[in-house]
Amino acid sequence: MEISKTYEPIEIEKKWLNFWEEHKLYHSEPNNSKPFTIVIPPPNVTGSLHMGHALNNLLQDIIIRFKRMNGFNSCWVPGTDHGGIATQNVVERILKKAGILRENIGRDKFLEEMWKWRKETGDTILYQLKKLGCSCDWDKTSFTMDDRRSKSVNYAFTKLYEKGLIYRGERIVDWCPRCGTALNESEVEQEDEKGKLWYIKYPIQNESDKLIIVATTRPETMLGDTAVAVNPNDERYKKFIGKNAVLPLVNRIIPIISDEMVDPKFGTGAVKITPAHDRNDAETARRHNLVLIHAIDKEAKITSFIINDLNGQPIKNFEANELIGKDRYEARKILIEKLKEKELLEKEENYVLPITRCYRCDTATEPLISKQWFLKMNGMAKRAMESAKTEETKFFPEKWLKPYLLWLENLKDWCISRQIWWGHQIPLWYCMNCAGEHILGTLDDKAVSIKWMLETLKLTPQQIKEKVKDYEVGNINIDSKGVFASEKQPEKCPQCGKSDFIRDPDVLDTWFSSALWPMSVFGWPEETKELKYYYPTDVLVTGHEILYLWVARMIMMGLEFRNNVPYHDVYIHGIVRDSKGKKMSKSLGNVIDPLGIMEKFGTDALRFALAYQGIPGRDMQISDENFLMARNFANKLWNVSRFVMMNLDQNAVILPPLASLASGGSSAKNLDDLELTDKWILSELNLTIKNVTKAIEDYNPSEASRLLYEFIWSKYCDWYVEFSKTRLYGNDEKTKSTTQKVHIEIIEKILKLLHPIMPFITEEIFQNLKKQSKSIMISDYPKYDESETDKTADEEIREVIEVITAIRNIRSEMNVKQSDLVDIIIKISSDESEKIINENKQYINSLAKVKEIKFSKTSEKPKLSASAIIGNIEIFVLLEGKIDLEKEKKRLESQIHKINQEANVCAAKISNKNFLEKANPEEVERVKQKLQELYDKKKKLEEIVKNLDIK
RNA sequence: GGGCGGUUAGCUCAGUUGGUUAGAGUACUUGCUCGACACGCAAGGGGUCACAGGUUCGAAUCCUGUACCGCCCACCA
Repeated sequence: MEISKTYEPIEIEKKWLNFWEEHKLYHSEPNNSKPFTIVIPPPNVTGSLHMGHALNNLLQDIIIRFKRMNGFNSCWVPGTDHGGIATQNVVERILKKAGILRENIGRDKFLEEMWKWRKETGDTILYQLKKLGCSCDWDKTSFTMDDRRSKSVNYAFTKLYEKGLIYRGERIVDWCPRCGTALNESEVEQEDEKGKLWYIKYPIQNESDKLIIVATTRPETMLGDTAVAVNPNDERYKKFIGKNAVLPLVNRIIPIISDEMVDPKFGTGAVKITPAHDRNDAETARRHNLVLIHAIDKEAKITSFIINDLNGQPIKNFEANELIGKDRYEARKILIEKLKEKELLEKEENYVLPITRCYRCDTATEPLISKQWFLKMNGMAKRAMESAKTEETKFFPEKWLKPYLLWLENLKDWCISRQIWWGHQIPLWYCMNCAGEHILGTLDDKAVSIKWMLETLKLTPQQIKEKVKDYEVGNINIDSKGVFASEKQPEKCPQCGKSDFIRDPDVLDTWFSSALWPMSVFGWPEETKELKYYYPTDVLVTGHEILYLWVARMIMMGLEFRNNVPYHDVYIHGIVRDSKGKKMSKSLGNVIDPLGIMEKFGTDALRFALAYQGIPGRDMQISDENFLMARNFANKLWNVSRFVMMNLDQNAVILPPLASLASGGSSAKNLDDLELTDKWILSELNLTIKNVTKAIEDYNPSEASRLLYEFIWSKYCDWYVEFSKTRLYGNDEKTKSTTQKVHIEIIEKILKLLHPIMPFITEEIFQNLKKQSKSIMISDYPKYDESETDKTADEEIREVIEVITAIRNIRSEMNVKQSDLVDIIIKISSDESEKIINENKQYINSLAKVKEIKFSKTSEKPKLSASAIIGNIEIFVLLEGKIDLEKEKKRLESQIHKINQEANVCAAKISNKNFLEKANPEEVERVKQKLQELYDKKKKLEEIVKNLDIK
């Protein structure tokens, strides 16, 4: 045999990757069999695959391969996601290093760069998925921004717009000053940080001796204050309600109002109200019809708007001039100094406050009022909740249902517009004629409209389009007049018939297209045959971090557009963490690169390690130890199959049994000369089939992996293979042939069971064994057969194994050389046991290095021997000249000690009246029997020890 | 502030409806190159199952509380 002693994965993986692809074994077409469909959570084209992706895709591949082998028309649709802000940031950063700024090259040029990037990284990611062994149908590869998917997006947007579900609103949004865009609540991260609470004195108008003190964590926002609020029941401040305060440094006159929202116990019980920069304050302002003043702009700098009073008129005694144009934090410092100078700062305290940061660039966000497009969520959320409650969608593990429902219940309208360039540009058009009067935004600090640009600036419609597109003109601020959604570039304005349009420059939230993904990959909204056949899909496999961002929205869109959920099962797995429990991230520098692992340990080892750690409902920590264990396991499998192949007579034995086994049915069980070890291992295999199948169906890859590891290593390799050697190396051709057949059956079924988890090594061994071109990938998964379970064999083999282990133990304890054979005498009180031991003598001889076994009926104890007791079997290992009697005595006494401890526990139970009365009878019987056994064993051991003393 | 999860051998983790002596890998000790495998074989040592109560004949497992760790959600300035 020229097969290497260790498994060398690299070449083998390459070979089968090509083979599978050449034969299009991944490909699926609608046909008459039952489909099983998974749509990939498309990885962002931000970079290369990380361990989280590896896990996510591995789990999908396990299911897909498993189902394929179980006769389903398995289809796994791959693809990538454009990734919105995340991807744009990456490219911006790279361009910046080359000295290129997005603003300078303009939208079109920048997008060209983006597409170049996406081509490269998209290809890399797909290549990496292939390397991982993912059996996706690559012919169906999609991208969220390709033509087909863009059509779906435009269609969906237009339909939702026409239904009146999309509206433009003015809301406080978290604005990232670095990325220059609004962020969704799910795109920000909150963290508690050490800060300060400043107590600032606001003088009361016309009562210069009186003050109202407010506490704030963000003093710079006071520049935009338009009120001070107190609780209506707060006795301290009742006298001030209705009066005015003078905003320090700005000298704006602002009203003192009362509102239930104010907590009298916090701070001073008086709150400054900054409606343009705080969610709460915006609400309060709405209730009290307060004016809002922008104090901070989109770059987080202090604006000039603060010079206006509540009526929009310039303030006369304005003292804060130098703050205008300063960064928010710098302004804060100056402000505090100035307040100190004027003795308007009462005090400052240390305080821990929540800071909201952009999840991509980590910049502290600025709450800003801005115009955004929103999708109404109320109705859609209700339907999604219904579908979850009626189990149209089931969550695995179930614990995710509750948070999911809770999230839907509190769902606010979805802000779907983003002020970036990379994404689906919103398919809304503004007629330059009809919408001409409306304010488009600001240009050089002036409010501008289309009409103004046409007439005053004398710009051409084309120039205006460019200015809007590149965001030279700020937020579009048009109301419904002259606005319409259209899937394609409109030809004529339905209102005036003219054909000069500006397209809304915003793009859609990246999750908008993701939400349509399970439908769009099959060509929706067209009723394609794929859509009819594969949709709804079967299961969505994803990490819990995007349960809300993505899963919930897909379900809502599915219900909205097709009246059904896009999948019936949602399988939520854990997040991969490093060995310290931290989430892997590039910035922390704790990422383990799956490609590196694949090279070092092999792809199958990576897969097995991840599957092994993939415990439902838990995040997982992963380290080199896991990969090492998996690599060793792969090697074990490799070698045991080498062993089997080395022991086959190539032409005589291998082909006939394999031909019959190929159908998937068992033939070994029908052989007429099966003996105990065969029956036992076949029964164990059968049980493993049952449990592994159940584990995979229950989305428990960890359980499946553990079961296979245990069976293959601890049962098959450690015991059956060793048992079988005496027969394979013997001269009896019949028994030899039987053993070979059993081995072939076991190994073939092991390979199939393991294939979904370890596709490469199993294919390699399978093909070596079979020498046929048919792939294991499309072979039949082993089926559990109840008739093959053999409990008797299991009990009987245990006796043999225990005897062997006991003798080995004695040999080891007594330092008997490996090469020395020993004689043993066995005393058995039961004929049945004697028969079993007698029939399996050869195994005891070979595995425990025994020269001769004698059976004895006398009560006499052989001198100079070490002993062990297994149930009703007494074993005496004859060790003349090798035994240390003192040591033997100690060994036996420590055994007696252990038995005593255990017996005490049992005896206590038996003497407990309550136990006898209340425990179930089977348990009582078990304990009684157990106690009897312990006493018997103890008695025998004590006798032996006594004999030792006599010597 | 609310919700969820975790705490089991030195380390990383399993442990199904409460019921054998709480398991595995790794690390450790000892002995093995004997015809699959030293990425191996054999034998061993190692745990008050975070803590405190409770339910029960019986608790790692169920309940309550506490501590620490982690995650998610929330408008307390």
